[in-house]
Amino acid sequence: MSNAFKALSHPTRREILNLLKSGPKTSGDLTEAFQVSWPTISNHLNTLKDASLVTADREGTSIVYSLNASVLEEVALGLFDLIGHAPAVPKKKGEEPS
Amino acid sequence: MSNAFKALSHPTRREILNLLKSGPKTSGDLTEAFQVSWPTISNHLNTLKDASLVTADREGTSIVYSLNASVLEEVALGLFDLIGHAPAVPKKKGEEPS
DNA sequence: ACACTAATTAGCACTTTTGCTAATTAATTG
DNA sequence: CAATTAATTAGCAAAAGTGCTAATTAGTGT
Repeated sequence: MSNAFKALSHPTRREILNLLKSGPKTSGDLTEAFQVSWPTISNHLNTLKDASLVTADREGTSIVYSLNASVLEEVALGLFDLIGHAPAVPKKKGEEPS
Repeated sequence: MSNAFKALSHPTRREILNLLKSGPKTSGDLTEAFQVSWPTISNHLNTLKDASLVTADREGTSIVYSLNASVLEEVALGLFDLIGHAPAVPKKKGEEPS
């Protein structure tokens, strides 16, 4: 669903996605990276989950959150569709143009 | 600026961008496509302009709004960066994969 | 069953966003 | 310069979003 954009509209949520890029994490792990309370992070994670941008899996006593790459890709492709063309085909990492 | 995401978070604003895809339009033109008042559209256009997603140019008695492709591309690339890879490299137009 | 750890849900205050009507600005034309 | 057309800005009410503390759920081990 396209409330993915709404989910992406908050800096903290984008940063959460960025942190999940390096691997799945619990809400406790993530809370340490921010200056807000645990319930607030939990709430953001819920928003991200509703937008299918992350998945949640219980693992024993913890709940582990992971990035849902396919939906992010979908959203990004939607933006490219908006401008009617594919991106300038990046290579591998950070090769910035002169 | 990354409040582009905030600007993209409203359905009407995304639809405005979609309409601008087929060419520049005035706020009057755009208002006809929606069930909201002209000032409301004007307000949305202002949000899009603040986020640099559109440009506004006065043309005589009218003000013409156009898509700012480069910023949209930037945002889309940012999303791809989040998932760590480039898109599946589309060709030219609508060649959907089998 | 009880305690402990991990995390969510509930309820509330505060801020931001949205969309309306009314008023205003700006360019054009008689 | 008054009238007309195009559009914005102002001001307000209603709705949604944010983030807190307190309370609750859920698993694990004793």
